[in-house]
Amino acid sequence: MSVAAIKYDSGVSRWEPNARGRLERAAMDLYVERGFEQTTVAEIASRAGLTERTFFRYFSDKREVLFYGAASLQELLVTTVTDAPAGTSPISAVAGAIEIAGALFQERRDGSRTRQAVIEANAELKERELIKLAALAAAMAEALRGRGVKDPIASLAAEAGIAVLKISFEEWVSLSGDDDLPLRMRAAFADLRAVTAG
Amino acid sequence: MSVAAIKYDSGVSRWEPNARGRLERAAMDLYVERGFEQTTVAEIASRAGLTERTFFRYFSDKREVLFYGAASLQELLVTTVTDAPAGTSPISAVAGAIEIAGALFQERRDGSRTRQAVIEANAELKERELIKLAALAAAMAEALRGRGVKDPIASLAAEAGIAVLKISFEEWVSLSGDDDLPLRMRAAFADLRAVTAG
DNA sequence: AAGCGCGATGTCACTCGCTGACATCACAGT
DNA sequence: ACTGTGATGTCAGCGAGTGACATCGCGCTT
Repeated sequence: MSVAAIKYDSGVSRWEPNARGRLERAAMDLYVERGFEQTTVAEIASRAGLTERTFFRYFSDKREVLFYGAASLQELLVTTVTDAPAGTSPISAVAGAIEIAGALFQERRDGSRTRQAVIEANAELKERELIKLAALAAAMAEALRGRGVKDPIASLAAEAGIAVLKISFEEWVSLSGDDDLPLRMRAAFADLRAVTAG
Repeated sequence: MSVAAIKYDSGVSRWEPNARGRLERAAMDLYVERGFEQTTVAEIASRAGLTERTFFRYFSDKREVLFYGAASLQELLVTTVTDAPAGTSPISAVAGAIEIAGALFQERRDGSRTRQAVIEANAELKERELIKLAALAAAMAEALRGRGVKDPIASLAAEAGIAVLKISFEEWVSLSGDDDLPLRMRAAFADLRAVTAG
């Protein structure tokens, strides 16, 4: 039971609130402090005042805790693509979505960077990140199809967008200054056009 | 000890030869028969006449057995990019490499398809595949840099190539006929040019 | 106000992937 | 014959992840 169940004389409810948030935070802290592999789920749970079993009720596995935000990002991308003005070309719709995502990352600059450092340091986490990116691409492709774009155009546009996101984000993360990510993405789309024209 | 150590009166050596190959085959068979998750490493090893411990001496994990060929594929792509005639554009060098890879898959059409069916059926395997593809992209980008191509051009060209590979391969696999994969890839590169121009 | 169902959490036992340490033993070279 | 080596086996153990069942405040019903 322990910390999470501390009861005050006043009418505090049975459990300390925000179990998921506590787990997320404990995990991030430990992953940063000692690395992903060197952290056990039991340690995370204990730091959050919960048990291992409860951790797995909130997160399907030890990696997922770092990717909890991916769902809302995907939703954002899909909505942006879907809501692009009629007549917008597939690549422009995708580019718009990707640049908005870029702005989001930029708002949480420090968070994005430490998070990325944790991921880069571990192969399992890189795998998980790649499948999340692939899911984003698939979702955007689906959104394009919803706009009447045929395959393979839809898939290609979506994958191109994700490639730009990946590459721009990597560069941006490695920079120490406060480089503008959406701008960098816009430039990358232009570069991509030039590259494919080669 | 068991099957692997059968000794014939003639001077056969201590161990049945080709342990790695036997493990690979046993694993593939079981993954196809019963699925990846439903197969334990102990079963694979036992079918190959070896022990679990030995499996892990040949393959770093249960998934890797399906991706053993990735190293030589990567080598092929890198060599092809590197050896492209001077003056070849980055995207053309990449396209050449990707189409050669496509020809390779086509040679082993049935094998490619059953293998892909196994991978598609399991999320962990998809993750592993994605990281292998990312490694291919990184290697091609590096090869381009070796030709004097600067980033982000090199990375973008490489990622574009992998996107084409992924999408074309997916379509090709889903087709029942004997569609020409390299040709489909060439078309996808053309589509990509049109898409990015949008 | 007593009773009751529910939901969040805990406890326990278990499987399986994976690893380190050490043993075995045919074969090759001396 | 002697010995070193490489491929394999044996064993013990950790940690991720899961299923089944127990606990117990809270809030609704009556």
